[in-house]
Amino acid sequence: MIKITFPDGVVKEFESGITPLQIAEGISPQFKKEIVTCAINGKTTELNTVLTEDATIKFFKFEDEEGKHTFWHTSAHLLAEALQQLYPGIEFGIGPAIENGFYYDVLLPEGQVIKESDFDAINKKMAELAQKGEELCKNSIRKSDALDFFEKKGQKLKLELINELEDGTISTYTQGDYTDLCRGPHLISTAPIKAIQVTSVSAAYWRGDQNRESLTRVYGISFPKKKMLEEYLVLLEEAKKRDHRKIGKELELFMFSDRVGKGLPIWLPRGTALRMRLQDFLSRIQNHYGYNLVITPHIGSKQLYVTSGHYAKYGKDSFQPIHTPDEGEEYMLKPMNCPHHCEIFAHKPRSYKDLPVRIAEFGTVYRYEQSGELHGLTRVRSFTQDDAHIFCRPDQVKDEFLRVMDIINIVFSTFDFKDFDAQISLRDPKNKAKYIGTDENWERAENAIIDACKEKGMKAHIEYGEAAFYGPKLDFMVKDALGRKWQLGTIQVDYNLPERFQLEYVGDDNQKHRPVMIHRAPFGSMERFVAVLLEHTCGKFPLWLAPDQIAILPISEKFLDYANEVKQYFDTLGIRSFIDERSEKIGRKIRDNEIKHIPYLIVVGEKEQADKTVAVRKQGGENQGTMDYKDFANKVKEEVDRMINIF
RNA sequence: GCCGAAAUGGCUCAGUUGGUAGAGCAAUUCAUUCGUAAUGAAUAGGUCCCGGGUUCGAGUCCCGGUUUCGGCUCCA
Repeated sequence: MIKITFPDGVVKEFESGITPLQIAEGISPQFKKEIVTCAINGKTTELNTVLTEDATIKFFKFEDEEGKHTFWHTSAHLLAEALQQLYPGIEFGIGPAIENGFYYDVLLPEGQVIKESDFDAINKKMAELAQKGEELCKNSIRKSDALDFFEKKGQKLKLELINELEDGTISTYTQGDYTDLCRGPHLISTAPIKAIQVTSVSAAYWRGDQNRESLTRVYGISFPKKKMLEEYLVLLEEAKKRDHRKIGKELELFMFSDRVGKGLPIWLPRGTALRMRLQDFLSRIQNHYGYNLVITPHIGSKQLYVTSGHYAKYGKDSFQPIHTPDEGEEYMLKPMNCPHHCEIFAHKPRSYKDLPVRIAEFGTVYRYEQSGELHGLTRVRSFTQDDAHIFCRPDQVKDEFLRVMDIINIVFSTFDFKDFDAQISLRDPKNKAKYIGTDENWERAENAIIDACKEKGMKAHIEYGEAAFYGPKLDFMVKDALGRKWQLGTIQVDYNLPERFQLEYVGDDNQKHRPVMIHRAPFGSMERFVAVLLEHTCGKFPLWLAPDQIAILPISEKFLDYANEVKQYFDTLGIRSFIDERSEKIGRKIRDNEIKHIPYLIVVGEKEQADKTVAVRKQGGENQGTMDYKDFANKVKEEVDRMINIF
């Protein structure tokens, strides 16, 4: 007999040799149906694992993270099995579960491609195989046998993977006539996969390396119930409605023009108003925190970027230098503001008493992004950073860093970005040549960030190799409507640029010292921030931010004068309102797309004119009743001021 | 840059095997004195992304390019 401990602490005895599936069956047949995988002693494994010793057990349903992962991983094998039958000679790379579904990277036989029009055939084959309910059999094999087996199968990519594995840790899973190198865990059969389909196909480099084979990545999703697949597809459709590109078009916030050039956003009047309001908001905070605004040119001498090291690092992959007609001068479109700000610091002697010097700029920069990278407002070739550089003494670094974190905190909580991910981006320890600066400087900078996060109780995960080439970063990632992560806020500690620019201040010892530089941008860029904000709010802005705060709808032209009287009062208070000129027209109902994004609608008619009131309706349709228009205006003003005057 | 897909009035889209370009919404005009996403009628609006080719004839078929979309790679 063995003792099995359940998650609630209950211990039960079973015959040695029992499987988790049998244990589940004992709990209830329904439960047995719902579970997809389990963890024995904290390690996820198959439901048919034979238990011969005391252990703890935990079951997972599809709804659990572990359950989904296993379910989708097995689905990837099912996809591979289908592809193997449909495309003889196909080679397999890797096929993992991902956040939503799974994919398999494959190398198709020469001359073959998978197109969207082929999806149906693949879906059919997968459904057919799933219906058979083939069992997945695990085999632990020796490395030499594994090499032999996949060699015979002509799976060169798998051989490469096996060669990197240690003998004794290698296992394969087989269902039907498909065998895959895999660590598992898996479902014990493909039967629970009731709904499965290919969602998209793309190119992917083998092992993520641009210089290696280009594979075909086939994405798919699967569920234990057909209805769940339908619901998932509906959810995707819903998410598309929140796409910032769609909302931006509807609200006329920004546009792109092929003639102006790809990736070059053009801000329309309403979008500009929104952006200026955001800048104003941040400027207020920055003013409070002791920043000074500056403006620097959009181009800079090539020499500037040679000095900063940016030229050596990115020169070839930038917009190329601009040449003057006569003197042979070379200028570059500015890809970042830091070098300009370094020059501002350097333009006069600085005393330790002057520090920290905080230089801020809403600086527009131009970066050559690969054409396939461009994406709405989130990835563009010209964008405006809410940039600032803090030059401080080494003993001030931590404090300054914490103050920047405070600003980012204020920004994120103001816009209700709760679901963000803090990422500490450090050097790739294996490839130090990619970065400038001494080991000592890097270590100091990296420790400063890690310490600051600890102090703030900020839960951050560390990514190696994601640092900027001049220093480590703390990045704040926020998801868009489709769950794609975008970096917004960023803080970077930099000991290197001050050295390259020979920046100095005079210390209390009357000696020259090198300042430390902190780069930071709470929004990241105005473009990306607006994009993410649009997707989070669905374009329904908070009152203080809304491009138009109130729409005034006279029920007929007789009440136009009264509407104007009301609007004038709003104007004197600085409330952004407009009279919908169409509503005055007989029979015209308010149905414009733009109306739905306005926080307040007010209707004026005979009764209202007589009483000097307005009928108020809030965004979303909630009626607020009728009230004196001056009272209403003052209430709105109060609400807006409360927000704006935090600083 | 790589793989796949798409491009048709201001917007959202239809357009069957190649045979004179359509709808709804928006716009303009007229009528309707009306209460919060849809009054009625009429009018105007298109180089079917661009350039070649096949054809008696191309929105539709072929070739090249541009832009956009989904991913990959990249992201100072």
